[in-house]
Amino acid sequence: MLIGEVSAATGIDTQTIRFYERQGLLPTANRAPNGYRIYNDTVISRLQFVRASQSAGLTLADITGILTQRDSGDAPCAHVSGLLEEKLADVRARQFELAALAADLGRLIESSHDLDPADCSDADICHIISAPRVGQDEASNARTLH
Amino acid sequence: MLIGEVSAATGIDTQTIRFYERQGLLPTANRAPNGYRIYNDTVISRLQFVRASQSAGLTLADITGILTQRDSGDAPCAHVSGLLEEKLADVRARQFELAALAADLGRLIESSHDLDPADCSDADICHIISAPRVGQDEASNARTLH
DNA sequence: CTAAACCTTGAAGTTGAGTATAAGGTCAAG
DNA sequence: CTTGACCTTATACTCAACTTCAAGGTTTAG
Repeated sequence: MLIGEVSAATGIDTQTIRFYERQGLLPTANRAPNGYRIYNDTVISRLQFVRASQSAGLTLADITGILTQRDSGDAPCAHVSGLLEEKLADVRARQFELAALAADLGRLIESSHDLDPADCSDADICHIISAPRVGQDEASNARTLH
Repeated sequence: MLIGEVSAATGIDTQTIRFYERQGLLPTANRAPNGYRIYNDTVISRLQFVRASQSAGLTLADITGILTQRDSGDAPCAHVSGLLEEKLADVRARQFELAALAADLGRLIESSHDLDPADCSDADICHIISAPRVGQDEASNARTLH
């Protein structure tokens, strides 16, 4: 199988497949006499594993770790469980942050309905954002939108 | 005021303040005869506005837009309201994605309790992630953790 | 005189996961 | 013999918001 066929079979761009090889997610490919990469179909399931792992929130570095362990003969199950628990904790933390941000935005938007643009002074730039608000929580810095 | 004092007053690194100037978030600073940047205290509230806007999820590009409008004499209120509505929509979309990801991770973790590492074959790399699961939703690709 | 604590500039590096560009070799069809 | 679809490599670029590095000038204290 040539790289284009692997690409067609997986939906992953040829450039990306070469990139994964450079990153160590795929073993160094065998070559035909003309220099073309030659694959057997184990590469398909490996690439599908990469995509499945990504959709579970794992990074390529995480996935490299799993694959390396598997390639060395170990079952990576315990390692994977740990990673998934970590990711779930990350997701929950991010959900918490986003909930707070959504609440902030909601308050800001609501206050914008009550404020008159004519009252917006030059010094505070925009009174929707910079007008002093009561009960503003200090932790709201450090929150960003991703 | 020198740049270090502005930094101390706002908690924003001097390098970052120079970076903001290059990005157009701060006007070109006046200079002392020795070349040092000299600030008056309007820069403090401007930097605080930047931080407040960031904590509302606005990007530096968004903030540059607001500041430019304000500097040209317009009240940016209508523009800001629009931005905040957009950001809230982004946050809600992200919350939705994260909820789906959290559910996926929960299912994966639960299945990992039921699976035996001894049953994990070489071919599927890790049966927690790659074992065929019923009712897997197609949209779960395209989700990433941020 | 020297050391420290400031300040200056420009350029490059960081992170993650690719994507794009350039310049070229290979192969089958017509 | 040429066109087009493949394949190869290396290098650079993308996004955002900084951070780090290198190499130097200025000021103040001892």
